[in-house]
Amino acid sequence: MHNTQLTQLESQIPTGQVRTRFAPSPTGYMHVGNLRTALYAYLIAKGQNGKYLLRIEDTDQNRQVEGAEAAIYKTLADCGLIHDEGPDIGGPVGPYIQSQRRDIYAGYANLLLERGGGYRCFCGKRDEEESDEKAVAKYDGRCGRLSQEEIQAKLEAGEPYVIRQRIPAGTTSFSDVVFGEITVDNADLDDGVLMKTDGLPTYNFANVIDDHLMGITHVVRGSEYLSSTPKYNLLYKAFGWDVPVYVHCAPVMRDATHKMSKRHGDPSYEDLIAMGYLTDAVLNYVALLGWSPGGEEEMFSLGALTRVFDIKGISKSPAIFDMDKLKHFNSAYIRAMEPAAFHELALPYIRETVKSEAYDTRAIAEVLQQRCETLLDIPEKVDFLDALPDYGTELYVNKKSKTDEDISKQMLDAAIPALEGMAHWNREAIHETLISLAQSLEVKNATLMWPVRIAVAGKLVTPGGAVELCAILGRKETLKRLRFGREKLGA
RNA sequence: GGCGCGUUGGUCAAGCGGUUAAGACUCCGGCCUUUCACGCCGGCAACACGGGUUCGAUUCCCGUACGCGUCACCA
Repeated sequence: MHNTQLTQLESQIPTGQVRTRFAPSPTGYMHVGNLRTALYAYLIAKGQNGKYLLRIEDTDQNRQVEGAEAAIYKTLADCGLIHDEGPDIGGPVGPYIQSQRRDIYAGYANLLLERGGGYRCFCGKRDEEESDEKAVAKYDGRCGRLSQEEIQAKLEAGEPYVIRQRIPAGTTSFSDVVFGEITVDNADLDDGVLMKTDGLPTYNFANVIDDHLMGITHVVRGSEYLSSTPKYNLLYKAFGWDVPVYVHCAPVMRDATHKMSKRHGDPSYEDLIAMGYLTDAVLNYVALLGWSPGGEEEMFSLGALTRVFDIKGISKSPAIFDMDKLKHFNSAYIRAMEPAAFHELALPYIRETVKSEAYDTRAIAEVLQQRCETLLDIPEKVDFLDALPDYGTELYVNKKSKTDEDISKQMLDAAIPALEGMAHWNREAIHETLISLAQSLEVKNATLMWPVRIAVAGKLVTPGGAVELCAILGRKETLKRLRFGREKLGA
């Protein structure tokens, strides 16, 4: 690409709006830290009516992972982090896949060479100097001192080369909105490779070119890029471009010393969904990992986040992912759902253990909604519906309800005929029947309810109380179980 | 090892020179109650360490420790 074409590209850069990007490389699936980076980028743009774009960074031909790109699209779409421009939908500054931008990078690499910001290096790939540990030697920059004649000779001899960045003397400062002012001595910077022998750029070059050409105003990325940011600034300077606002984010950790990683078995977004977590809950929790809204409210939908998100609230220090807190959000989100929506969501899980068609799954979902932390809690909670568990009579003994086996026997003796005589079998009627029965027997409600609940469920902990369970089970099954319990307790 | 960055209860976190150092999760009590859960009330628990600066430091500066990142033709 010639310089005139380059200026043509630059004339197309959108201005006057906030533009952010999420730029994953398709080397795996979305882990939580990635998701958070995408979220923040999205929020920064959307909070100011800006554009949020997706760019695929696939300049490393050797690390492509099958299906990774699809997983990225799916996760982002599920989360509602809809991009305004990207590989799939195009946009004014495409292509949005780096491997399709070869010519652009090559053009700028030549321009950089002309401007002296880079040089050809013929040294060949540096060996992994296995100096066991520490003390890694910087590239000594020898090719940067080659004469014009020497370069010409090597070129004519067809020697392969890469293009390295020429680091000038002095110091470089930059400002990051979360980390503040950072200044480094250029002597500590390496003449890094910008263009590889395969003709593709490294991240170090591509991100600068693309962020500029795509009009990115806020660069949101992980803090691992903090130490190479001075090099990017030098590149912007060499081209005479304005630097974007930097938003470096500290990592999401699995514990104090390790980042969340697939290798350690930490859950990805998809894993969390498979574990019965809700997208909204995950998003809400992830937003709060490393960012604080300032106030005391912490339940935020994506829309609410868009309104309240403020870069100033982003934390400098790493945050440890806490499954307990996620659970807290998840159960809160489950409880806040519309009953019909929860029913739809819960149905497949209910069906894992409840095969019988006899029960009203809406009624089951209704009692479950108030007491599950994740969707995976469901099957176990309703396992007693299809078949009464084999339980022992010791379950009838409960101090607080003032029940023992004898009393339970009396209670069931009284409850069976009372329930038998009911005209309409529904929750309200059952409730009324049992409450008034307890009154006439002059016992506290719990004394009657406990044995009934144990008899119909055969387990200590149940979703819903005696009344709800009887209503769900239906008259016939309820009475059958009650009589069975009565027999179990002896004559 | 050089350079950079970080460090408030077990976890997330507010704080931005003077506070009884918020709040949430977890945990522990209690209340409510038809089990559990929800809800409500209460409790345990923190400024890494050492020097400065200052009338006064969690807040500012320096150092130490610990941790993380980076020093790839990976991103």
